[in-house]
Order: sequence, then C-alpha cells, then structure tokens
Amino acid sequence: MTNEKVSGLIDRYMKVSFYVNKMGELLIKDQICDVLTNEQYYTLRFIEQQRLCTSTEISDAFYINKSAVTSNINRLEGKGLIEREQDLDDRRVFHLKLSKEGEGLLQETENKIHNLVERIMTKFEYEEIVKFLDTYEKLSQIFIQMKNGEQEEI
Amino acid sequence: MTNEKVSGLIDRYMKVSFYVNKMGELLIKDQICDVLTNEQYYTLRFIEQQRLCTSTEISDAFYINKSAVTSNINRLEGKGLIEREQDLDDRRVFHLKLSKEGEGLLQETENKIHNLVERIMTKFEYEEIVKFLDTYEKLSQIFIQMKNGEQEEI
DNA sequence: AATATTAGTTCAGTCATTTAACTATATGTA
DNA sequence: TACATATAGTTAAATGACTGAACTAATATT
Repeated sequence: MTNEKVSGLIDRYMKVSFYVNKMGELLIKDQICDVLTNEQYYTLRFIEQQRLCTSTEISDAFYINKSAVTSNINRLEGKGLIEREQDLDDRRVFHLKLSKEGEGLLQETENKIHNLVERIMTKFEYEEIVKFLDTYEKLSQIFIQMKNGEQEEI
Repeated sequence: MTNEKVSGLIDRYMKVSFYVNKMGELLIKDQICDVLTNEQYYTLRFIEQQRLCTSTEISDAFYINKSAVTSNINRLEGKGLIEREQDLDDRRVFHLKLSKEGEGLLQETENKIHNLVERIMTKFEYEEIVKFLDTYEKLSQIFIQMKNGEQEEI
C-alpha cells in the first residue's frame, strides 16, 4: 500500500473514531440522569454484570490503577449507589454490589440506552452490523495483542 | 429484532468499543513522547491541519468549552509548542500555530503513529478496512444527526 | 451613540487519573 | 512457628481535562 493511501486511511479512521466516541459519549450522557457520569455508569454496569466484584477486578478490566478505583467507588458509595462488603474468609477483600437505589438507577439507565441503541440499529441491516462488529472485534484483538507484545518486550 | 438480540449486540458493541478505545489510546500513548498527552497530540494535529486556527475552531471541532481550550493551549504554549498571534483586522482573534519545536515534535510523532497503524493494517485486507470505515462513517453520521436532532428539540 | 454579539480569559469546582508510600491481611518457606 | 513476601485496598499529592459563570475587550447592529 502506498504511503498516501495509508495516511488517508489513518486520517479517515482517526476522524471517524473521534466523532463516534465523542458523539457516543454525548448521547449516553443525555440518557443518563445527572447524578451519574458516563464513567460511573460503566462502573455500575460492570459491578452488576459480575456476580461478586472487587476493586482489583475493576482495576484489571478498566486498565486503571487500584487507587483510581478506590476514588471512583468512593464517589459511588458517597451517592449511596453501591455498598462494600468485607469478605469473611479473606478480610483484605471487599465485595462490591449495587444498593437498591443503585440497581434501580442502573435499570432505568439501561432501558434508556437500550432504546437509544435500538433507534440507531434500525438504520442498518442486521448483516451490516454483524460484519462491522466482526471487524471491530478483530481490531480489538489485534490491539490487545500488540499491547501485550509491547509489555513483553520491556 | 428481538430484545435479546438487541441486548446482545449492545453488549458486544460496548465491550469492543471500550477495548478498542482504551487500547488505541494506550498504543498512541506509547508512541508519543512523554512531554505530550494524547489530547495534546490531537490538538497539535488539528492546529497543523487548519491553515489558520483559532480557539473557537478548536472548541467547535472538539465539542469542548472555550475555557477548556484556553487552558489546553496555555499548557501547549507553556511547553513552547505553539504560538498565539493576534489578528490585525479583528483584534479579538488569536491565530494559533505550531512553533518550530512543535512542528518537529508533531512530525516525529506522526511518523511513529503512521508506522504503528501500518503494522496494524497488514493484518487486514484492504477491502475489509474500507468496508469497515464505510459503516463506521455511516455510524458517525447517524450519531451526529441524532445529537443535532436532540439539540433542536430543546 | 447605545446595545448586542463575539473571541477569548479567569476563576472555582469536579472528575478521573497517576505514582509512591502506606496498612492490614494472607501465603510461603526455612 | 516465625520471618519474608505477596496481595487487597487506601491515602495523599499532583496533573490534566473539563464545566459554568462572570468577566474584558473588540466588533457589529440598530
């Protein structure tokens, strides 16, 4: 592939991924209630999806330091959306779970997001979505491999 | 489409877009020199691509407040990477341009990113990349329309 | 000339993050 | 068993990126 061709694709990709991310974040922000930031919504979502969730799991999944997790979950706990529960067998460990209010808020938010995405999906053929996701997932795998590869070089 | 089918696609999309963004940012971070953050790199890139760039243009393009632009460009100016030049006809306006060092640093960074992306692209057929970008751009257009549509409702 | 608009800045506050140092607990080994 | 090491999580200080409101200075409008 010529250099110009590559540069062109890079420009296209960077521009489009910027807009998709930015607009995606803005659209999500419009759906979620003012007490949550997008990050906080993702965190609630993750905690709910795990059966028993710990800070370390969030740290690993989100690729952020454990100290960042502490401050994030402090904010959520401060709002009464999650609860810490000390593990009885290993007292270093705290299990995180949504409070009643947290569950209610998450469910409400999930419904709104679901509606939003459904509206978006009607604009595409099912086949096109699946093809797109296939390539997107392949890209994701390559990114992860490259990142791990780099790590090993060090 | 059934509800479960939609939910499945949402989960797939959210998971994959999270990883692609996160890993993409980390890979870029590894390429750029320590004096720049990713945001700062994007800003330099944008200023370079415009012929004459103003704070307002950055604010519009990046969908951030002008006060955010001021502090961002203050940081870049503080590092000697960009310069402000007052417009002689309209003295409210300041044109932004890269300094010599800024240009050098950007060029160096662009080369590294170019190499990185080229390595990634070899893993795909050209056709697959183009198809992917087509759908991605379509998605981007839809997001922008929805966002604008919302704005008009208010 | 008076009023409104525009470009950009300042300030106070918030969120998300990093790094380094720390506490408390658990595990492994000699 | 006791000492060393590893692990889970917290604290504290710092930075970057952002918002919103109030502001200055310059330009446009009426």
